[in-house]
Amino acid sequence: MRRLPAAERREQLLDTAARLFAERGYAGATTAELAKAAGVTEPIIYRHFASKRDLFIALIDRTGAETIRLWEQHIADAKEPAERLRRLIGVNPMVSPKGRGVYRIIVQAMMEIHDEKILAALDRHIAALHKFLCGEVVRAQESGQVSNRFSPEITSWLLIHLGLGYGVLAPLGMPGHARDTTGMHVRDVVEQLMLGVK
Amino acid sequence: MRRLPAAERREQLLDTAARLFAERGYAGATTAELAKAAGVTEPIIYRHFASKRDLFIALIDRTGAETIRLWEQHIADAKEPAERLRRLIGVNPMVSPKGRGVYRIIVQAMMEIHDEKILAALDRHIAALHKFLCGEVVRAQESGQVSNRFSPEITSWLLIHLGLGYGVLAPLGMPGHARDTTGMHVRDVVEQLMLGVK
DNA sequence: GTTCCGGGTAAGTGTACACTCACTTTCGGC
DNA sequence: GCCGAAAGTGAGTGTACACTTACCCGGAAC
Repeated sequence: MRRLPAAERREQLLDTAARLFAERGYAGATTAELAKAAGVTEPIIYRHFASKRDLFIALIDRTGAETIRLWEQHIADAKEPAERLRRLIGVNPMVSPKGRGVYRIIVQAMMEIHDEKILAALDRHIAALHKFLCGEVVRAQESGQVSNRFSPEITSWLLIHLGLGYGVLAPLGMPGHARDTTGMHVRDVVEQLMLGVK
Repeated sequence: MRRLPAAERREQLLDTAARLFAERGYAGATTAELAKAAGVTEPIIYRHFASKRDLFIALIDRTGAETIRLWEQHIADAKEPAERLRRLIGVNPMVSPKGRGVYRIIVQAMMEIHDEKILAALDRHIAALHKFLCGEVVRAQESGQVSNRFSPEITSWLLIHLGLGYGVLAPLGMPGHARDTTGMHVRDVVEQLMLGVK
């Protein structure tokens, strides 16, 4: 077996666990499967994490932080506030093909909130996400380029609901999901509503 | 033990299972707990359902149908199309305090889509829900009383995403969720957007 | 080459789970 | 009251699961 230094192995365990937890959820992904996916045996998981639950919570924290980081990265070099907001909506990692596979861990975790530590981890993430989005909406509204019809807070809740709702439904793979017969996508609608008439 | 006729017992099993599955999810609610909640022992579950999975799927079907029926009921006697749409948004059983506790079964089921029968049941529900909402949006738009800026299909997807997103997040119980400091609620925003300027 | 630290495995453990089976009890019809 | 059908129980089963333990081994430093 190819050995890895502890930090590398821990990261690899998180990476492989991310995929399995996203697809199967917390209970559905067994420690045997998690170990196999990482190419190790089960005791190695416990070398790095006190329990399966701790691994899951570490992943919630990591995924939450990574989602916001990705989002910030995608909008970083937009010149105009309106463009920046357009990108905020258009490349949302909660729902983008690239990001939502991993973000589903957060969605799966939403089903485990009877566990107080998981609930706490989710609270942290949603609070950080709401704060981030608020900051962006404030910025855009203050520039005068986009509608300030609704407050940044309420707008951010809307964006979060839309992101979560889309993320819940997209994996069903329903034909025509989130589109209409003209090819318009909900993203376009959200963009128009957010950038709306002042 | 007080005996119930088969049809009554089946209904009672579905009722009690609804609460447990909504709270704990499919894997989290054990057959022992389901039986206890119904005041019977485990073999009785198997008298009425071939498996735990079949019970769960029966609940998805029932919950989906009931949600739409409740929705229809709430809007049935609205006089004006605009009022009807306002009610459609305002008393959405996906998110209302009364309905969302049970609707969480649908949300929980969204996490079990690796099971093809559960996936199929969800497909049926979402397709029916989308169809129902489209019908209502068409009706409202044709009356000329509400905006037809966006198609009924795309509008319905938006409403579904918002409902699911809210339903996922509400059980976290975060202070200030879905509101802003003025007390405005996302429901008000959705209403204004849907009834928007023509 | 040797030693030692830390990464890794094979085998196992006790408990929980979905489900079954043999038997009991209830209740309505006669 | 008796009988039979159907509803119900107690005890159990085999398997899966999260986690542990004793031991092994790779690789870097000397």
